Amino acid sequence: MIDLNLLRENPEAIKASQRARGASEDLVDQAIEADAAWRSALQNFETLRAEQNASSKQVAAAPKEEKAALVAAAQELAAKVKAAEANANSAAETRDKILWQIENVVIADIPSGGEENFEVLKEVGTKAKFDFEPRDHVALGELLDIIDIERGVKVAGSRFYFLKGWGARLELALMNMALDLATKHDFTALITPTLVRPEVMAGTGFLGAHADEIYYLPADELYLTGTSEVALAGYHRDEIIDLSNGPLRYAGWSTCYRREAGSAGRDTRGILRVHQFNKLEMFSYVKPEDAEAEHLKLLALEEAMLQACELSYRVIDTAAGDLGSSAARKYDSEAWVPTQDQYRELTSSSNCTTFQARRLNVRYRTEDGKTATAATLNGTLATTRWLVAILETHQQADGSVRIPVALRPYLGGQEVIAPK
RNA sequence: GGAAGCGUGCCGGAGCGGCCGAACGGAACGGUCUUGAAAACCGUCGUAGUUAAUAGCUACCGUGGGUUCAAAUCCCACCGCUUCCUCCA
Repeated sequence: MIDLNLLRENPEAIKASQRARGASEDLVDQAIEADAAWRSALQNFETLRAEQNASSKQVAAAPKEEKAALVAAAQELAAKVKAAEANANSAAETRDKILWQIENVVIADIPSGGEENFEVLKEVGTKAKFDFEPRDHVALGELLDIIDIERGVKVAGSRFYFLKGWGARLELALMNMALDLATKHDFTALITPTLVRPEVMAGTGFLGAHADEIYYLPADELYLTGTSEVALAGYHRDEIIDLSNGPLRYAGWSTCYRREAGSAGRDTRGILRVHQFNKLEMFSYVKPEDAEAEHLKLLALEEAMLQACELSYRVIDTAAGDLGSSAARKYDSEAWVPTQDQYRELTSSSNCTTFQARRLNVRYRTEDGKTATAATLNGTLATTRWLVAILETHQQADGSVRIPVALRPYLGGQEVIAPK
């Protein structure tokens, strides 16, 4: 949720952000109006309630013979209070409904425009070149007997797969390497629930326009999370956390579930876009003034992982129109996928400023003892999808795949995955 | 799944329908004392909304409803916890 004070004091800033996103500016005016209406309804109610409280005290103090008359008067007042309260409540509801639709205020210097208007911040490494016809990850997975898509589909439907043998181990190796890196940088490992309550899912901002991306279990009123970010954001919900010793950092491991509604026909081949995968996610709670620096820290760790996997990649600053509703800025890093002749997203790191924390009511204590809304950030350190880039980049003419040096310790020293 | 009990502030723990935002104890913080510390003593010590206001007012005692002029206190539902039984690893 956006900051109410900002709405009252500088609605133009919010409008400018909505404009950059290609979202509704009108919502901002509606919110201001609804806020004013709520405030006046609230004051009306509070005045009446104060009267009622006073008259109740009179009743209590009055001598017996006067009580009946006082109670009669109080009864009338009680009815008024009830109506005024209902009024104030519905005004608050109206206001909140509008407020929750307004997306996070973007950081001023990010590119505006849509998906294609990103800015490339850097390109790192050299794109893999082959003196043979490179196989795509599906072919490699089959040849090496490490990815079994056919049986995944048989068991669970399209966009499901089995990782087998070295494929399974490679994924675990990747997760473990990521976890080691994160742990070294002050992130606490956390294995998270993958089912969450509606309040948590809504609080993280995932139930907006893209709600149909999410699996929902109506019988239990639970959502399956598409990223451990959801559980990690909910972890400190309704808490006043201690940031006096620096940020709280978590490395969350979980399986992730995505319906991929609306992407029918896209990336249907292989394990690039699937309904279920594993991910190691960094998540930081920081003071708002530290958020941008933390964002760069997350990005640096992501790059360290990509480099450890010996991948060629670029980093982009996502345009406003392509940001999730909670993000004020998003850096993606995309690895070169040789057989697709393009970069594909491997990590995504968002600075959600105070937007998410305000919805989830996560605060911290400032130096002068007051409470303030924390800022939250998240970023990917490894996912199943990385296997695509790793396999394709490090393949050799005979179909074997060289394992990046940094990953070998996690695979018992194995250097190559070769066809049987 | 069945039965009973319980859910109060950072923690423990009181609380007759009005005098309770809440006794008391501990922790924490500030101070006095001390060379320093401990002890002792004094004081402060929930969150949020509204408001120009750290004035006032309002709300919050698991959550949501209800009864009442008035509810932490009564009623209902739900959620959670504990114990016992059952069940199952």
